[in-house]
Amino acid sequence: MKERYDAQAIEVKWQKRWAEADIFRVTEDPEKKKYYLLEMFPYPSGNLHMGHVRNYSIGDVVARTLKMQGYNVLHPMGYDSFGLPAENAAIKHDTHPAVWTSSNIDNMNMQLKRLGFSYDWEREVQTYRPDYYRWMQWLFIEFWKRGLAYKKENPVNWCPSCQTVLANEQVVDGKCERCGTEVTKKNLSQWYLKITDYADRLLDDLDELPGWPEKVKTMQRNWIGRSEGTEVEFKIKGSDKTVTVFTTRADTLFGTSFMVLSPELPLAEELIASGGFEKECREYQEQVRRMSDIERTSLSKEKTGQFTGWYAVNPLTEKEIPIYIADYVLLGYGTGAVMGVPAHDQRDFEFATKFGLDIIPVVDPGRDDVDVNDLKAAFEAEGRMINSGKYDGMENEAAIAAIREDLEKRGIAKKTVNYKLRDWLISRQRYWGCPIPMVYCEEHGWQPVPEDQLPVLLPTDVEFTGKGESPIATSKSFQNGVCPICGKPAKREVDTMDTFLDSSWYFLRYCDPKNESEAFSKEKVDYWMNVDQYIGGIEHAILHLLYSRFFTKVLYDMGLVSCEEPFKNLLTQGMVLKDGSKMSKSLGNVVAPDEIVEKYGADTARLFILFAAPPEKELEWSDTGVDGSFRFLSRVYRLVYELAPQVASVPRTYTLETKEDKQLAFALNSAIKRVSADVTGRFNFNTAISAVMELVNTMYSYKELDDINLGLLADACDKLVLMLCPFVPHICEELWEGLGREGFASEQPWPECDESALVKDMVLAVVQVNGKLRARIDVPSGLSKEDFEAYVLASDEVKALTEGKNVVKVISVPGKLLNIVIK
RNA sequence: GCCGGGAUGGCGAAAUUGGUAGACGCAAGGGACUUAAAAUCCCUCGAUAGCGAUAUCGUACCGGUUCGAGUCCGGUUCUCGGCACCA
Repeated sequence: MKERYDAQAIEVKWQKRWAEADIFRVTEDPEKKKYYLLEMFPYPSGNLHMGHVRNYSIGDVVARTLKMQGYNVLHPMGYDSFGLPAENAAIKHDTHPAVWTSSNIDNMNMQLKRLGFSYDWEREVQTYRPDYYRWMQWLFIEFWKRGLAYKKENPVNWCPSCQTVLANEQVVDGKCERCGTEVTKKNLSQWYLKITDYADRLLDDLDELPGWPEKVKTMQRNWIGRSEGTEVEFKIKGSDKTVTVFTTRADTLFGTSFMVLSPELPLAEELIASGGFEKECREYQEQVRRMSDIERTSLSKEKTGQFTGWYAVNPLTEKEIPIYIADYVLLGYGTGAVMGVPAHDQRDFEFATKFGLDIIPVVDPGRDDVDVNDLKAAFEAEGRMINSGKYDGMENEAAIAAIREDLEKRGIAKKTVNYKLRDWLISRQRYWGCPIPMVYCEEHGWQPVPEDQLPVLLPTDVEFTGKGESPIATSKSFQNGVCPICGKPAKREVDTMDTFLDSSWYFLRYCDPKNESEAFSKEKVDYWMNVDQYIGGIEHAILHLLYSRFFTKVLYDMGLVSCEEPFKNLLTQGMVLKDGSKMSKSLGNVVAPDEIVEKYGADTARLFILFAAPPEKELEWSDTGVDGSFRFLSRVYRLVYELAPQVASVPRTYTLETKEDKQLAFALNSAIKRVSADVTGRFNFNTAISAVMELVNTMYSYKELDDINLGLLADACDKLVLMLCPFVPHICEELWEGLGREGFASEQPWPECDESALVKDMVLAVVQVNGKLRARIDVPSGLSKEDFEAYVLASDEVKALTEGKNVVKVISVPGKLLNIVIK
């Protein structure tokens, strides 16, 4: 052991020894309790950033602690390595995406190893490798066989900058999630996965996830957007056609004074052509088409619309109501047609006000502050029915069912459920992704590539223009496929899959990463799944986490896995900030992990990041805070360095003699207790570390005493090192060796708390008068309530407080507190 | 607008079940050691008054429950995040 704490030398030394001894390798072991700890795998951008370091440091502490506690811990790492940046880099540097990706992975692997994370590297998964995407393609075909994958022409989100389509989830505020360019619409034939079939289960099973943050569950609920309502069929006057609307407020049917269709609705086309307002309607449609989604959905925009010339008939009142087209009705939701009830829907109110349509109140608020006959805005809350024939006087909520049932009897209504969730568009017009393993035969339509011909490899003879169609289309041979049914030439799909598919099942491949005959063995997956703890950024709250849940449910239905939910517990870590904002190149406030490792060592970087804030919160990077963490580690190093020669060969048996002995034993065991609870229970690493800091402070004072108990001190040193090992493993290995102990600290059993050392002879109790702190006195521990009160009240200090006063009441918590109520 | 978090010293934060508010650390100030500096060690560190023991106030704001509230309840303000013309 050197005198000075040389982090770099120590870290390189122990990383080498861990690798040589291969101590983080795991296999299925039915004898041991398993624990699957997963951190979100990174995109191989080339360099780790502090967010990664935080994510993986949190995971590593938990993984290492549980390993020491005897769990069989699966703690894997890999790379989500398909995606656009590789393709852009390929265009820019005139290289192949695989070359760029592979060298980035090499570099990041080095960085991860340099940080000392306890991964089983034998299980590394890289999604761009054929041995992975082969099974991605196999899974896609399984989805297709079950009718969960289909190709359809639709207006889709198109990013003009990335030159590809985007899933709804990838459009944020009308802009491309990746590059921020405003998204436009394009009519394209694309592949979809039928996630909407799983909407109910994805929603309902959120209740089975108590270990997920409420925030994430709420976001998913909102995204799925389930709403129950009624579909009602309206006759069109002078036509044999009908319009069906969707409403959650069937109770307001009597108040319907107009109807609105989405301008893109096919039925609207037919009506426009023969309604006598064709010119006006065409102009309006054109006006709407020119608007971007952002403009169109802006709430501040005044309502617009155009009368079609047709009238619908209200099935309850037989009243004729005008039919409009207006852009506030969306094509993709419900039936694309809405009944206008201005009195009880704000949007309809605005529309009716603009076009001078009737506002008929049908729900009476029963409140003085709302005059239903002179509404300033729609009244959307509950009340009693009025102006509604035989339903008058009913609670409006009861009227919803009553009206629906009556209309059902007439065969013109039914109960329905609508979702905001849309099917998942997975085609991407890009090269660097998993090829969609389908061929198109003129006679047999879309057919999957036979299983024995998988993987469909990415062609290498392509041009990266970054424009328009998938670069794969430039390959001379790729498109030449064969129909598996008739054997005639068939055209191969040139689009690739959204990379979110790759990451929707990687956690299953980790369980069996080298399997060449299946995507994963059920036996192995059943042993490890589900993931006991998943850790990653909140930015994946919807996309990745929803898709992975969907995949797991489909695989469950296929009988490939036994769990319906992939991630039992979820921890979403906060961002790493510098000077109050997210680290970014444009702001110039990036702190590179490499620099910190070089200057202070990996242990300091890990310690600081875990100590500075609880994991869910944002973490403000502080250079002086990093100094402080380094200082603490130096202090620990010095403590053990100084004590090692004295304690190395001392037996770890002792009895507690002096008051100081007891204090040290108390500090030691309470630290063990707190660290154990904070690390694997609450995930509050900051308080765990502060508990260890207190222990170190106590040990420093103790060692200066004249009369020290070497056995106790030796034991404290051992346990201090073991407790700290999951946080800062390198320095702890060095200290463990310095203390003359055998084996790796990382492989020792977790220290256990000796509860008897936590029992004190005397404890400090506080005395309050009318709730205000007045005195602190030492009392023997373990007194009964009566004895405690008697002891405290008999003390001189307390007597002085009550002297000449009228004591009304005494409340006590034995050993802790006594409150005297005085009048 | 709807939903979900937050608000505690100069700063990051503790307070786990309603029971000593500010643990632990950073910064700052003072001191020891040193020719000097670094490193290290010791002390002070919410506000006000006081030499001091101590007293009063203090967890965004107003009110309530309670012997006792940072914690529970009602209301308000500010703030962060998500969703949003979804009928």
